[in-house]
Amino acid sequence: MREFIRITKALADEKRVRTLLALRKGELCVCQITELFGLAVSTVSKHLSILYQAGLVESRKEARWIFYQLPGKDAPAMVREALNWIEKSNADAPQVLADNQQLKKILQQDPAELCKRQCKK
Amino acid sequence: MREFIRITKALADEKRVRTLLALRKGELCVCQITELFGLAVSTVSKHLSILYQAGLVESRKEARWIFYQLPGKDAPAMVREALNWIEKSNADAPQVLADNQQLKKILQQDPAELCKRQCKK
DNA sequence: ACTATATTTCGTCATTTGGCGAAACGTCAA
DNA sequence: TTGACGTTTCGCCAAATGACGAAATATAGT
Repeated sequence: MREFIRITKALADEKRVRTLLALRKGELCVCQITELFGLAVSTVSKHLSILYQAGLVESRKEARWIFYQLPGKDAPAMVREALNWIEKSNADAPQVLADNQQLKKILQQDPAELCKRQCKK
Repeated sequence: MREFIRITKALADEKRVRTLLALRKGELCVCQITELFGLAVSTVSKHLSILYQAGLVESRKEARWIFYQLPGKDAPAMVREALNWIEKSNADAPQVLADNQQLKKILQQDPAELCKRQCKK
């Protein structure tokens, strides 16, 4: 139950839900998500921490970057079903489509360049 | 999307999730739920209002009472799937089993008597 | 009409939450 | 080892949230 509530609390924020939907396109680093939403880096980091503690994302370290991604098939049923529900309920929401467009542009850029710009702000 | 977030916010509270699970046993009035959780009547009323606005419960008026119940088959897919997810994820949680026990005792009592006691507090 | 009663609304309070920037941390490249 | 850089942690603030009791609302019975 406590675990379930941790998940629902993680989902009770628009930015976090949009992050999960964005991650369908593949793993992203903090800076890329920051660019997508126009939030402060520290804010995005905290959002990801909340998603992580709920088991809704996994992370992979590569050099200086930490890439976040959706959990694999081995994730608990509770998590898998939550992600399915999110997907089904929002796949064609205007906001999500707009995010996908924006994300396409972000993915075309060199991650290193992108992050450098973010950190200067 | 806004509708979806309204649902996730409604689910991001333990009492509200437990309320939905309790309603599987059939419709309940505010006083019965108040008795179940030991909260103030006004608090329970607000919780129910939040669930109602998210479309997660329906209500039926009978005399002085308002009975809340889970939505029927005609509910939006988003809502039905949310309720299925809650059910699957929590059906055998200790807290839920305990609530079911307590609920059994509450349902055996005369609703009028129960409510009278609640209102005196 | 008056009273009792079931629920909602209002005002208040303490806690949590989402946001930010600055500082700390860890890792790579000179 | 020094500096650059990506991320996290910390401290702070404003807004939202969950809780309560009191007042307001609506309905049934006398």
